[in-house]
Amino acid sequence: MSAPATACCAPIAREPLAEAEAAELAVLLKAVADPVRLRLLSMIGSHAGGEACVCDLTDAFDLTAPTISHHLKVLRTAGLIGGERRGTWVYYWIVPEAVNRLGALFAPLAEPAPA
Amino acid sequence: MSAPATACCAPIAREPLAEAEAAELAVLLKAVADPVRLRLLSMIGSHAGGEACVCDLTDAFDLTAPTISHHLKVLRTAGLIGGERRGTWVYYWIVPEAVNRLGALFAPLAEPAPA
DNA sequence: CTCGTGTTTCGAAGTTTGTCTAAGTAGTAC
DNA sequence: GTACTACTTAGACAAACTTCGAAACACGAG
Repeated sequence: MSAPATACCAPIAREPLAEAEAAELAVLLKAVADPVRLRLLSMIGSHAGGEACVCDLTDAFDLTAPTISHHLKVLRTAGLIGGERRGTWVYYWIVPEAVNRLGALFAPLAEPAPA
Repeated sequence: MSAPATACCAPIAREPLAEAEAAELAVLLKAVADPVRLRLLSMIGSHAGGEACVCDLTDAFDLTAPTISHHLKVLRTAGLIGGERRGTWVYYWIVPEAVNRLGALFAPLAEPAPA
């Protein structure tokens, strides 16, 4: 296939990324570049009310609670999720700004003109 | 700000990711979760004609040629870029499909209604 | 206060990743 | 053919990451 000029849309493919910005984005990307964290993020975001209790998340994996806690900490440190203790349980929610920043990196600026 | 329901748009925050799909996406994400590879991808995509010679890329980093070659291989194995030898030089180009897939993961489905 | 449950922190394997040096392959020029 | 340039592969090593078990911390119930 030739398909020459479709790569011109995503911001990452429009101008070279500065070294500092690349390093900053890499931290964010590294946080989601893990199957467990990707699913955690997805489960938190899709949970009713936009919040999920750690107890719900732990049950969905074959991993120990400390491991889940570690992954949640990575996501929170990266700024992708926020968390708060409310009584007995700890609840986490997604930080839309951070997710949108990743989307803006790769998303085509113009939609591909659907039917 | 309370801003409760802004996280409902990105596909990743709409329904839980299946385990297999998460693993597949993690491979793609891990490929871009590195400052060097992020910049390589950006430099290739923004290069005139959509193609970049390895010689151009190598000069932009303080890394040895084998290291750059290694990163390019990771990107190509992940399907994010394609490459071809043409005479003396090797040229690389972006595979828009793969980049768009990442964008679709995080991008809000509806635009945030700008001013 | 003491107990039980939920969550995080600490310390320690085993594995993966990023980088290098050295050597190998592909092509041009003479 | 030989010499030179461009790029990749192979092997090795340090750093970082994932995971675990054990212990510590936080909170509500009795």
